[in-house]
Amino acid sequence: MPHHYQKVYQDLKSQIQSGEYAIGDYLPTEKMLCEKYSIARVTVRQALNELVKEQLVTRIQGKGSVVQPPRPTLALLSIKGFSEAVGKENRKVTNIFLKPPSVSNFPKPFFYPLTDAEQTHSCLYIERIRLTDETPVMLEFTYVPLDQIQDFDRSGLINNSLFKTLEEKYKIEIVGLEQDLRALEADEDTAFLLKIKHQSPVLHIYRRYRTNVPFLFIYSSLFCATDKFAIGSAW
Amino acid sequence: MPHHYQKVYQDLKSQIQSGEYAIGDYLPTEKMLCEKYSIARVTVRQALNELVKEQLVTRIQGKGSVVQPPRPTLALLSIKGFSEAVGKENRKVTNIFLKPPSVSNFPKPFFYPLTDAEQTHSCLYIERIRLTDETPVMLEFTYVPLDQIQDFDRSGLINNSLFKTLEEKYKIEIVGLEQDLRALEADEDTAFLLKIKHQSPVLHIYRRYRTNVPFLFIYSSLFCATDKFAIGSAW
DNA sequence: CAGTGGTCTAGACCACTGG
DNA sequence: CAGTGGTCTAGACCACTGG
Repeated sequence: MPHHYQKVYQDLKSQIQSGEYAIGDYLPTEKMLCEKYSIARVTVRQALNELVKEQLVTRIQGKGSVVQPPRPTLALLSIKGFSEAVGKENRKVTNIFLKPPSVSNFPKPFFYPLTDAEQTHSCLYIERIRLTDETPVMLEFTYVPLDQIQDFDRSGLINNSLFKTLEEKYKIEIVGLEQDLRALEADEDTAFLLKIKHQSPVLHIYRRYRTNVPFLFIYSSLFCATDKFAIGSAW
Repeated sequence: MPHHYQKVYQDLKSQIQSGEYAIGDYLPTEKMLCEKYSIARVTVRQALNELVKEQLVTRIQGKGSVVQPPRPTLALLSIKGFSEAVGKENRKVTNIFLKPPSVSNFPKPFFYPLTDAEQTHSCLYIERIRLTDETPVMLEFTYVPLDQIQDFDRSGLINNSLFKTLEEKYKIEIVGLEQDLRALEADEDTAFLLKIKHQSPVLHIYRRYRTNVPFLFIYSSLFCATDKFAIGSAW
């Protein structure tokens, strides 16, 4: 913890998360924090602004810094039983790869417009089924452009998670998402893999994830059986 | 423009947006900006940090401040023709109210768990159809709890937009979203209103919007005909 | 009115990047 | 090495909230 503002930030954050300051409570004033830590006010403000950025705290001029109710963690895809609706835990999900991740070119035409760099380089292609309680709920086709990622190690995904692998090995994080949604009748292959009736409704999603690397996007096409579970997303 | 940092922020922002500084360009150094505006470095940094917060700029220690590629504007619901995929303009949408907005109680059971305050107070209820090019694409049922909103003026929504009305009249802004998605077969009423075949697939979405007011949520239930258009969302 | 956070000054030392 | 942004000090005046 090399910096003063980080110390103040961490202290306040853990006090909030432990409930020492409850939702709606006022944090100590800037002046009190200056005195407690023997630091300048600018430094205290730097710590408080971090908390504001994380939406843990709102500052009100003339009054003080108020602890905010927690915002839901970012969930891009969660699987919920109908009775759970929201707020409850999501279901555990198992992944089955239909075939090992492979390196190929982007198919043409592709469902999102691609940059020249993406088109002329290869991509990592992943086909998998996600199951919950042994019920298949999602068929997922994912494309990771390799023009900006050197030496992608196909040998394994950490925890079977592409996003965790990208984060830990390459420091690539998801920072945003565009998606296009529609309801379709399941074709024969999809119905077979998802173990639902031919022509029953399936949720289809095209996704383009933005990352912290400029111009690096990750693309997915998803087919979801929503007869037993709903698909959740949040930000 | 009362504050120095706002002046610097606005100047840089418009220079970026006009293309004076292109993506990947370096902005003037903090020192240069201090001299140009005759202000302290802390003030220049405040301006630059605003740009970082908006993801227009990334700062690199030892190098400078780099202009970032624009991120897509937040779109909670957009309607896209299939050929457009993404990146193109969204379709113009018309609203038709099935009946005038009314004040009532929340139905029981409700599709999200409600707080006591919400349950014991009334809510504004809105039923509308959204059309694009005279084709109905979405049936929307929206519930706005009134326990924290005083004197809601039912007389009219600004531009027919609930969100714009909340923002301009009550300074309530949407800051987040949870949603649950599924594909269903259209029942008779829904099929009739959306002008689609009975039992054809429809996209159904439950939504809970978070606002900048703690514990004030806005709820929607949406039925979307996705045979001609896809439903987009982004953050 | 006293107390709060918001803006600002004019410096300082440091860590990092590139030549 | 000179130049960059990151952290920090010890003040100042201001706008806003509530009693």
